Amino acid sequence: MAREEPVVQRPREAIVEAAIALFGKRGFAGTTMRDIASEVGVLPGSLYAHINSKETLLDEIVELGIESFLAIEEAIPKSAPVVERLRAAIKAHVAVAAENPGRSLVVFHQWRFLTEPNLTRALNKRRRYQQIFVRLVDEGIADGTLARTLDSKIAVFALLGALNWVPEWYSPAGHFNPVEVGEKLADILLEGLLPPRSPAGKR
Amino acid sequence: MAREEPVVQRPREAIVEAAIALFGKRGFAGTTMRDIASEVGVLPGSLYAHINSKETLLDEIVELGIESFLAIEEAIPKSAPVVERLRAAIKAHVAVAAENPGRSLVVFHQWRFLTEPNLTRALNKRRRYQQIFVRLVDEGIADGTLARTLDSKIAVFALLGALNWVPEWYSPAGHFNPVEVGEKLADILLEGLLPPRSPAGKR
DNA sequence: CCTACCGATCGGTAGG
DNA sequence: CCTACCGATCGGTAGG
Repeated sequence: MAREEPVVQRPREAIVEAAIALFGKRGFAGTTMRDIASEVGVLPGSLYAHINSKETLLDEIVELGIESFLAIEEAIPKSAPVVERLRAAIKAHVAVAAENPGRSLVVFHQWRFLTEPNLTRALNKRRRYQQIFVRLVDEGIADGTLARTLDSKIAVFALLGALNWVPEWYSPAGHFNPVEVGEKLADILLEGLLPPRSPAGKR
Repeated sequence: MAREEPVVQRPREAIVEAAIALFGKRGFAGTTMRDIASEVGVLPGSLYAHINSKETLLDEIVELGIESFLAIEEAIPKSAPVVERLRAAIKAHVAVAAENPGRSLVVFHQWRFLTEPNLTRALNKRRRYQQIFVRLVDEGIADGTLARTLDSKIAVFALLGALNWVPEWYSPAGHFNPVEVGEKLADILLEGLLPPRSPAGKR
């Protein structure tokens, strides 16, 4: 009985959600605290009862956002073949990106507006994330389950480029759900656009 | 004798070059006219002797930038097989993106800050550009030279994602020149990361 | 969470 | 291209 009615959203969450959407659409520098306030439905000064500054708001979004991508490691089966692990990583990445396209756009592009020491911290997490894919590709090249002719850096850039583009076009209202998109992207990246070259091979 | 000494750069060009670099690095909203002026070495008000407004500056950069991508059509051999045309398109795109990474970043991300009617005009050109790739992929699926199982929209998004990511990482000081990067990306996108599956096939 | 406000900075201009 | 400036808007704060 002492419990309150459950509110739809706590004010701080509403601010963060509005900031994610606006930073994603208009960028950090293109969004004003007044934009955020009017989206939330309060006056600009009132925001500062819940947050410290515009940049700490960005930092929180970017940092937690990258961490939600780093969490894909848990979706990678530990002792499966490289190709299977890579496929799982791609699908998990697409799931995160498609589940929250706005936040992903902020993670991929707005980190530039962080200042030190937040910038370095974010860049380090970003590097750790890339390393997940670099290690997988290197391992696959070494054991022959990926093409020997690959340059692993360029391969990872191609891979992450295709994956990081997802929030620019994915719509939950579209033909495919995130799982289907992940599978199709994994197929394209692993097998390429060309048809199967194996003689009468099943696929 | 009436000819002037050739100046290093005409003032308007210097302004546009500075704007490209700054819009690319810090975004349109994150760049001030004062930033551009100090990069060029004049006082802020002096810029307006050469340009009309911040937005017309952006519009010129975006519009001419997209047109330099549309010009890749001339690099596509008219009656070659689809796969060969697609490979030529990829290589030409990478050449444009790597030759001018700053401008490409503006083209890919800063068009959002255009207002009407510039925005619609830019979006139309962008759509025309995507259509080049959509038509190639559709044709390849239809004639069986690309995988029958492809969804052409997702395939093009994957393709353009990998290509549009190039200006984020390409450095002229790196291991590869633009031509090599184009070839490697074309290989990865067409043939995938997996090794060739044809039995003892030459490659 | 609002009222009322601050100093700094913004894009842009008039006149030379 | 500079001097000198404008009104608007910015992120943020004091005090309630």
